[in-house]
Amino acid sequence: MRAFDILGDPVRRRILELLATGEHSSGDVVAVVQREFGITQSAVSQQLRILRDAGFASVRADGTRRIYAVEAGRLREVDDWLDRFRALWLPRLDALATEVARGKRKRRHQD
Amino acid sequence: MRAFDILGDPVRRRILELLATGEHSSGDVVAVVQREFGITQSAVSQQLRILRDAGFASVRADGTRRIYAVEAGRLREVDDWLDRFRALWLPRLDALATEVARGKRKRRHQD
DNA sequence: TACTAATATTAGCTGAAGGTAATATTAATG
DNA sequence: CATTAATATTACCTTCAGCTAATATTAGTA
Repeated sequence: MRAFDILGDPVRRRILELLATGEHSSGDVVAVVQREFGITQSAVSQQLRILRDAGFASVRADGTRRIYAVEAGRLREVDDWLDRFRALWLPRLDALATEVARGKRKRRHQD
Repeated sequence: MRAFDILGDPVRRRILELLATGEHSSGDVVAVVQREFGITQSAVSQQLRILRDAGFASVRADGTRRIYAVEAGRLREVDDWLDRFRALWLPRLDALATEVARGKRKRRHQD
């Protein structure tokens, strides 16, 4: 669950929240984060890189712009990790029902 | 989502995984974590305190022992935060269906 | 009541995460 | 092709989270 190491930073989480609403250019992300956290373009760019390297985001070039999008994989890891706790607030649902309900395809350990 | 700040540490995550399987004494937790991470009793005790203070765990005394249990609330926050991404891997489920399926009672912002 | 067992707390140290400032890179544009 | 716009990278600095070592606390026990 290295995924949580990445999510343990408010700037990175905010970036992901933003990307959850759709693709955004680096500039867009910088603008929002800069307004809310008051950090430099450099710092935001570094966080974007971390998200890329960790597989939480992907980039595509559009001229001189970089368009970022969120990637599902690592976030599903987090979702899966939570499974072990869900019995705490879904006590009546059995495991299979929960999986079906959540539309989860049965995945092997780390796919 | 301060919850993620707490989860952004492997020792704390491991402790929660352990507590997910049921109550454990401080000593039990120390034994496991010590074996796996090679840190001192002091360090583990400090992490247990952080989990307590943050509302991820609760304690009850049993003689000289402290029995820890996981608390659902903060973990649900994480689960809720993930909602915005679930469309990425559950594209066909509409919002209501997802909620019903996951058995989630409609909660107000931060209850 | 002295001793031990279980756990928590405190003080101090250290590495690494995340920041800034400056600079490099790359593509569009006149 | 020189310039500008958008973004990334690098080097360096600083803060603080998490560690250890030592000690305090509290309950059971001989």
